[in-house]
Amino acid sequence: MLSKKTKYALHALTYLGKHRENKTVLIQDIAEEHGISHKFLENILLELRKAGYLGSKKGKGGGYYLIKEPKDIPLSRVIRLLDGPIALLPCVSLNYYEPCSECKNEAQCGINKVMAQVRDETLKILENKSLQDILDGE
Amino acid sequence: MLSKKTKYALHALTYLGKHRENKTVLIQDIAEEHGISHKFLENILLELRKAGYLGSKKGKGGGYYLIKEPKDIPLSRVIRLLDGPIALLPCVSLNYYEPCSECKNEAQCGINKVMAQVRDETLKILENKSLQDILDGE
DNA sequence: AATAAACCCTATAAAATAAATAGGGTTTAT
DNA sequence: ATAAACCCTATTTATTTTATAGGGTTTATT
Repeated sequence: MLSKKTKYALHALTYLGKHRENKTVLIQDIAEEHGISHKFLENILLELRKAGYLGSKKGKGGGYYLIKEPKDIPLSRVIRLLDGPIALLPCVSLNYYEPCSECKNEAQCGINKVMAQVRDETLKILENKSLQDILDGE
Repeated sequence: MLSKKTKYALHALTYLGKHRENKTVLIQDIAEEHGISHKFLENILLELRKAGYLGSKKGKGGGYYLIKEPKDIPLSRVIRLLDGPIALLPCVSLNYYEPCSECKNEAQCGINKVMAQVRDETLKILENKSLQDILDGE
């Protein structure tokens, strides 16, 4: 399951995607819309900005706005950013690899091989769904 | 990511699958092979037995054994049993449904719709991979 | 120039979950 | 009779997630 962090990030991106005509959107507006803690959401938006999905404007009248096209924000990226690995095991993660302590020989581990296949197929799904698909469903 | 519980379960099933000629296998043997706590593994094997994948024999000379064909033990079942939902959000889980608190209207939530698609496609993958596939890779 | 409203940043606390341990009880081959 | 094995529930510990705290910095407006 996705963490609340990732879920909130998706809600925030969706909200920003739906309000692109506005120059900026306030954290407060998104937080109120979904009943999320202002401060918690603030941290999430900060991460999204650092990752290059959002821009922000400081000072009075400031706020956040999308700087990428919704079709260029795949779910895989958002999930990796907020939740970490998409792979089901650390030993098959492309971006967060770690060996499994209980595994004696990764090279001949059947679980490793199958999970690498699962990872590849799962990635195909998550790379092909973007914020645009979410917006299309609203 | 899968919990250690699920990972250990997969290792145990794999071990049992590789030793089907023996009548029974000791918890201890599996635990030692993978450096897992005996007691922790015991709980996991118990769950697998209750779920109908394993049989056991009490008393001296007892132990555990597979009672299903490896091809009839899909990853999806093992994961659901030990880890819970496969869906990325509670609001699209087939077996563990719960509404999302931050979602005002599930029926017109784009995240919900996309995640339901992701769930369907992910399930296809995990239902089509079984213990047999793991054994084939060893 | 002062002010208020907004984002920016780090650290800490609280809550929930996962992982492991404890301590016996029951069954059965020898 | 006994030892070796599974069976069961509860508790503790560790880790991760979630949330909060407390200010700092920037900038439009007055």
